[in-house]
Amino acid sequence: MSEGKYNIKAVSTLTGIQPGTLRAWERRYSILEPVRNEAGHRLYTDEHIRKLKWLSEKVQQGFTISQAASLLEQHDEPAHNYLAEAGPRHEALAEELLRALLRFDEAKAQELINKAFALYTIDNVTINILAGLLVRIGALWETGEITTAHEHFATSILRSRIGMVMHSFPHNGVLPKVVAVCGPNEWHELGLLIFTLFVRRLGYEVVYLGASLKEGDIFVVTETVKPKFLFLSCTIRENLEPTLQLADDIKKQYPDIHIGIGGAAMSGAVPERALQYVVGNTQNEWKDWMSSRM
Amino acid sequence: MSEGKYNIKAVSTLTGIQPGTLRAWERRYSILEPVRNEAGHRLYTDEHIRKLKWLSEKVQQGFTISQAASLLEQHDEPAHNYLAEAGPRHEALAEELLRALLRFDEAKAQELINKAFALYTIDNVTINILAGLLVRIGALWETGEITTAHEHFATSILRSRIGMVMHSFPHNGVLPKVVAVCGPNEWHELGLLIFTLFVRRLGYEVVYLGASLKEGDIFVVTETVKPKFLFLSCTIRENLEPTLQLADDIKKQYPDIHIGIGGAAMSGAVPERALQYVVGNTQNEWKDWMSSRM
DNA sequence: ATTATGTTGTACATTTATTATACAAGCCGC
DNA sequence: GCGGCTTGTATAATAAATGTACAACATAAT
Repeated sequence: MSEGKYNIKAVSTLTGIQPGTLRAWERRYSILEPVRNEAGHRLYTDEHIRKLKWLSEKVQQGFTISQAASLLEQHDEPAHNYLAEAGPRHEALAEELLRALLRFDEAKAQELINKAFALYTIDNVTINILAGLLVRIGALWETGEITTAHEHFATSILRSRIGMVMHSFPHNGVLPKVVAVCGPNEWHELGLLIFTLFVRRLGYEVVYLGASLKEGDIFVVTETVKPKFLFLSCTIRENLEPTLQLADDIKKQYPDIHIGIGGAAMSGAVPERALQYVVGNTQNEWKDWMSSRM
Repeated sequence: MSEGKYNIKAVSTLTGIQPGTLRAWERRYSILEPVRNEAGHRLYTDEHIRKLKWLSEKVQQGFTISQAASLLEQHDEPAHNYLAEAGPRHEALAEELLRALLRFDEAKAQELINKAFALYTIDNVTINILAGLLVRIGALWETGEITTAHEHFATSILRSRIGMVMHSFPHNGVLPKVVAVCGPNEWHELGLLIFTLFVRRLGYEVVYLGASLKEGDIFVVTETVKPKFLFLSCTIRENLEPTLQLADDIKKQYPDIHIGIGGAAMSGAVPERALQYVVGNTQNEWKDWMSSRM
C-alpha cells in the first residue's frame, strides 16, 4: 500500500484544476504536501483529491482560495492531533463520561466529549470512546443493569455526536458510492454505524440507511444511487439465510455491485455460499476488502 | 463557529445586493461592521447575512433603507425579530432540500442546510425547515409515496442536524431542569423533539428521553435528575388514559414537579382531570405555561 | 532520439478587493 | 416647480490575491 498514487496530470483531470494552479496553491498555502518520487514528481493521495475537490467547491461558492484554505485548516485541526494516541487515559475519560451519562448530566457529558476531541484523534474518539460506550450501554441495558431511560438518554447524546462527526467529513465525488443497510429483520444498527463511520473516514460517500427496510426497497436505492459497494449487517443467526438470499438477488440484478456482509452472524462457521460476502471484523480487514475491489 | 466567513462577493450572490450598495450601507448607516482580514477585505458572518436578508426584504416591501435600518436598530433583539416573516423563499429551499434527500444526495442536502443556517435564524431552520420536513417525510412514507429507505435516510440526516443544534445550546445552570418523554406506548417523538428544542432555546437543561420507557423507569429518572418540570407527549387517543394515570402517579410521589402533557391527544375535548396538565399547542402558550410556574 | 510530462523560478494579466468622489433618479417639504 | 435629501450606482486610483504563461532543465517512456 504505497502512499501517493496520482500524478499531477491525473489530479488535474480529476479535479478540474490546472497543474500550474495546483503548484501555486501548494507554494502559497500550506494545505497540500504531496510526497515526491525519486524524480521529485508530486504524488497525490485520495485524501489530497478530496481536499482539492472540497476546496474547489468552496471557491465555486464564492470564497477565495485563501479563505477556503483557512476554513479547511480549522476544520481539520482535531484530526491532526496525534499527541496522546491510545494510552490508558482515554479509558478513564470514557469511564467518567459513562458515569455522567448515567446520572443524566448532559452538561458534564458534552464537556467530556469536547475534551476527548481536543485530546485524541477523531477516529479514536468516535470509534473507541463514543461507539465503544454505545456498545457498553447496550450491554448494560440488556442485562438489566440500567433502565430504558438511561439507555435512551445516553444513546441520543452519543449518536448525535457521532452523527455530527460523520456528516462533517468532506466527502466528494471521486470515490465510488457505498450503501450501508441492515439485513432483513435486523434492528441492531450499531455495528453498521461504526462501519459506516470508518468508510466515511476513508472518504467514500456512504448512504446510511440503518435498520432493515421493507422488502424490495433496497432495489429502489441501488437504482437511484448506483453504488459500487453495498454492505449488509447481520447480527442474528436466524436472519443470515434471508440476508444471503437478498444478497444473491441483488447480485443477480446488479452484477457490478460488490456486496459485503458483516456482523456477528458472519463470524465463525458460515454456509459455503456466504464466504464470498465476508468482509471481516477488524478495520484492517475492512480496508483490505475495500481496496482489493477498487 | 468561526468569526467571519463570507467575502463581499459571496454575500452579494447570497443576498442579491450589489457590492457597491453593501459598502454604501455600511458607510452611511451603522448597521453593519464586518471584520476585516489582514488585507482589509470585509468578512461577513451568518448573522450579517440574515440582517441583510431582512433589510433587503423590507426594502422590497417599499421601505427606504434608512427606515429599515432604524427599524432594525429599535428592536435590536437579533435572534427573535427578523425570523418571523421568512417568506416564500425558505419554502423553495425546503423544497429543494426534500428533493436532494429523496435522491439520496447527501452532499447537496448538507450544502442546502448550511445555506439555510446562513440565511435564516436557528429557530426558523430547525423548527420550520428541518422539523417541518420530518413531518412531511413521515406523511409521504405513511401514504406510501416514498419507501422506507427514503424515510430512513432523510430522517437520519435531518435528526442529526437537529441534534447538533439542540446539543450545542448553552444551558443556563441557574434555570431548573426539565424532563421530556413520550407517554406509555407512544412512539411518535417528533412533537416532543420540537418542544424540547423550544425549551432548550429558552436556556433550560432538558433531559430528553424520547420514545416511551418501560413502566416505572420514569421514577428512576425523576429520582436522579430532580427536575422541576416533566413533559409527557401523547399523540394517540387510546394512550391518553395510561398517560394521565402515569402523570397522577408521579404527581402523588413528587408533588413539587410541574407536569405537562402535550400532543394531538390533548387537543379538543379531554377528560376533566386532564385539564390541569394542558400545556397548549403554540410556542406562546408553552412560554406562558413555563413562566407562570417559575 | 524524440516526445511527453515533470520540476522550479519568475513574470505578468486578470480578478477582486479597497477608498474616495461623483452623479442621476426619486422623494419630500416648501 | 424648486432645492435639498436620500440612495443606488458608477468611476478612478490603488493594492493585493490569484491564475496562468514562459524559460530552462530533468526524467520516463516509446
